[in-house]
Amino acid sequence: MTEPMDYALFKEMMTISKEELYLETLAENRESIQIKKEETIIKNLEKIFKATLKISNQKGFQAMTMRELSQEAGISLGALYAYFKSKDDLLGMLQNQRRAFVSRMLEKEIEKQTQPILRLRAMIRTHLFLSEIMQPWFYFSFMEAKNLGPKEKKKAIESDLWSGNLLEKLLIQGQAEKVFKNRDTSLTAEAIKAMLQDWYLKRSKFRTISVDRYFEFIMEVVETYLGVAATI
Amino acid sequence: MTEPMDYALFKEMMTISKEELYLETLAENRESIQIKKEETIIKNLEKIFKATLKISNQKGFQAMTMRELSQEAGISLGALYAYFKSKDDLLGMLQNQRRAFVSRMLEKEIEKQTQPILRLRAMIRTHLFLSEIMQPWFYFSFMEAKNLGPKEKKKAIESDLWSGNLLEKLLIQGQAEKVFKNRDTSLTAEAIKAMLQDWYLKRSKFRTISVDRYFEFIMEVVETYLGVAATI
DNA sequence: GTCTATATACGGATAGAC
DNA sequence: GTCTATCCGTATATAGAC
Repeated sequence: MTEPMDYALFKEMMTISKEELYLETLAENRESIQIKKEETIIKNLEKIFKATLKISNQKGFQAMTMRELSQEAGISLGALYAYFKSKDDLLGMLQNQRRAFVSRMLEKEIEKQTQPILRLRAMIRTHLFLSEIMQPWFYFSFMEAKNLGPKEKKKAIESDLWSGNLLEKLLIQGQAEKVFKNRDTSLTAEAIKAMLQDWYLKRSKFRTISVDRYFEFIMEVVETYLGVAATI
Repeated sequence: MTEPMDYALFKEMMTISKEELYLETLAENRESIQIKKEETIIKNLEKIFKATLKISNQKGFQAMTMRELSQEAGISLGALYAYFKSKDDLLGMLQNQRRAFVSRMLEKEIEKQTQPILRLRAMIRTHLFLSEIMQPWFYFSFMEAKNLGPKEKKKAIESDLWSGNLLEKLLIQGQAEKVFKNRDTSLTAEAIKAMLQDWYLKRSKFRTISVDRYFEFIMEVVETYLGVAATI
């Protein structure tokens, strides 16, 4: 039983870890948040982040006004500023929270496997499933990458490079062990990332396809190209 | 000699058709442009469009101020408004011009071929080469799609659907003629578009790869997946 | 045809009442 | 802890001189 994991199972696993998300954000920004009661903070931060993603994904983060955000989140303009110092600060908090969560999950899931093909599958599957659960953020993150301040932009690029290199390392490892056919690893890794990206960038186009099905499709393309016999 | 076309040749072919671009835009917007001398209009529209793409691709169209644009284009703020009625109007002119050009080129190149595999190659190659020549606009168009007004947005979606359906039709045709292996045509078309998109969205990552090489890579992935022997 | 100066509006952020 | 009212900067767009 090497691969019992489907999306339903993965999702269940994640909902448990979801609570820690806001506790971590709270701890990191405790001094800049003017509210005392932690329960209130978590409840409202969640509303604020959700509203930010909703509006920004419709019209862009820059175009979103604080007045719109206050209305959508159901918190007055003045009260919003008790949770963050500035609009850019809000962006930073959101990005830090989600990025940390994603890379932690990727690392954890890959470490469970040792064989190249299984590690590759774990990486692709985890990325895809995470992007399904957190689709609005993945979309947002891609679209707003160039609008970030210098510090945030640097972190975003590093994080992207990290996962890109990891993918390529898995391909190189597989070739070294003669499991994968010799192909340009850099281009192959980029093609995989392109297909993963497509899932969250064009979510509405995939209405009739399940994530599990899309995962199998990516693996079919990749394994055919790498000359690997299907593993299931 | 079924396929002599490489990027250098394609580029040369395009520079000829480039002049008509601005003549067409001029004709369509003649009444809203307050300048008389046509030579001046074309020269300045080109400067304005170029500057718009440059700034917008760094920080987003919304975030670009008219003052920045005037400085980058070397035209004063007041003078800019002699060429268009509003910032949104400028966006509309730019989008109409480029979109019309792209779909015309795609259609023209595909019509030259009749065999499924050659039509597929023509479509992929033309799209890729166009996105190389007009990379700033392809990037801009993708990133700003959601910021367009309702009319512009509708046109953008239609144009995207059109090329997506065309690609799928080619795949279906190839399967019907038993040239391509049976695969999910909708997902396969989407994967091809994802790889094409990656080229212009992540242009800086492909510094060391030529367009011609990337074209061969895409075809290699696609032809392997569709079970077609390489044609060259 | 192009410039500078300005009218007008709107957005981010804060003050202070409740 | 949350609200309303407001300050202040900056953006689009225009008016009118050259």
